[in-house]
Amino acid sequence: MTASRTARERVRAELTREITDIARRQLATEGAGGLSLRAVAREMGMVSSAIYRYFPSRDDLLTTLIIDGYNALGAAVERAEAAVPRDDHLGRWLAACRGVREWGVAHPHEYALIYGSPVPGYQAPQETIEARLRDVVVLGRLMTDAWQAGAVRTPEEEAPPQLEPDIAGFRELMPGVPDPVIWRALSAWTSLYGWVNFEVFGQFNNTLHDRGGAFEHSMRIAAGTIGLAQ
Amino acid sequence: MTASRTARERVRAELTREITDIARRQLATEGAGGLSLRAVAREMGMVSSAIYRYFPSRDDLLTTLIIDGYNALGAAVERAEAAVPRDDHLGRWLAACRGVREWGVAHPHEYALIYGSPVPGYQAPQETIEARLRDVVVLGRLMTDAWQAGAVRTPEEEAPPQLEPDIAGFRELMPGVPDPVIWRALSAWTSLYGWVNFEVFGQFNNTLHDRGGAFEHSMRIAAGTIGLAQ
DNA sequence: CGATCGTCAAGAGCAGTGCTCTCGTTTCTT
DNA sequence: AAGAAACGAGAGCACTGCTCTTGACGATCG
Repeated sequence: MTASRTARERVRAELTREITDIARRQLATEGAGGLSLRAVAREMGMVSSAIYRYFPSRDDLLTTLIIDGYNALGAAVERAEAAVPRDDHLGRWLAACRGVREWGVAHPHEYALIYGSPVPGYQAPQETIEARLRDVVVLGRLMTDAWQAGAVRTPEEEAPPQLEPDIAGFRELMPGVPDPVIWRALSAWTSLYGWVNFEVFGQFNNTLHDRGGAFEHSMRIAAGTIGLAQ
Repeated sequence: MTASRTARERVRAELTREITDIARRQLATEGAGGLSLRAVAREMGMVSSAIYRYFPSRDDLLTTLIIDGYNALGAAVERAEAAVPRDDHLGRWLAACRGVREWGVAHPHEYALIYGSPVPGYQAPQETIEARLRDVVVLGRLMTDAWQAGAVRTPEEEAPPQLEPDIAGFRELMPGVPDPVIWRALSAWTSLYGWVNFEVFGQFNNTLHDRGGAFEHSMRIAAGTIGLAQ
């Protein structure tokens, strides 16, 4: 049940991979709306109905691309953050931010697919949750390290008590970090993705020019909001 | 050239308005991808080709909806912020934020149209720039007032000098406000829209529950980042 | 008042889409 | 070797945006 079966399954895996590769290329050039199963089939020299042997629907193919996108972004953030010395917490934060931004501007359509408006009737969430957490896991580890090292200023305000159960998920990602700090990290997080959304989706066109520099400064401000000592 | 001509032009304006109304309703239920000229025509009892007498293309109809969306959001923000006493600068900031969020969650598809991923090959920017500034104009006035009233703490860091020409557009919106403060306002701005993007696009599903409360707290943190005295 | 000219709705049609079904063929399993 | 499962090809359905032509209505000018 191994060699012979894998003979067929190997070509199946090969073709599946080829489909997703072509689809990703189409996505990168045309955008999500321009992704066409027939065009993919045409480029493969297949007939359109044959694609359905590998993906039951167009949305299913899109879901695969979404998961791939989350993983690619997560990997980029992990790689960027890992290149900084562990005790340079501000540097780790800035590197992670840069990782998000640079991946986003390099792959705008894929970024739009995962952080933009949900394209159809939004589908298949369950399989994506694991992949989608990779970037925020990086933030959690970084915050945990910084807090344990005493490198985080405790904010003046208190966490609203009625919101205590709401951030349980985030608390697991940063064990030991007090709630007010978690809230500030979350706020900085939205600032990061708000910026990248603005830039990738073209809201900064004809406005900001040195976007890399402006982003850097903005993320330093966000680090200050978190209370990260420089 | 007045009465008789307007007789025809009146029914034309009437039909144009009816088309956009139906299109907006379809947009609200189906999303941008599900907006179909043929469906609009069907609902009006017209034949599909007749629509093209009023809108030269589907993208053109979408552009109209985008401009309407910017204006609706801008009006909502203006209304929310205007209801707060002029000298309560923190309250004005929070009200403006609430205006953005509440309009976004109430009209998710329209919000996605204007702040989400650009749907086709992004089109017609020039006519939208005026309408799209209405919300940020509110922020600018609020910041100007707060600064003149001495209600803004001057940040410790300096503005990066090489970015000085980059925020010229924002400087016009807040005359007299020093650059470091402008940068912090911009950072809070991205935090606001980052949050609303996350919420409207479903990134907070199964995570945050009391989103209104969490949003409020996050925007208070953002106000602290700006340096708005409470 | 009557001719004219622009505006309009309707219809047919083109090229493209996602998706389904059927029909032989190939490949693997037993 | 026989049966079962997987596969590619093709035709076809319902839908889309968009174009072109045709005929009718209504406003304008001689």
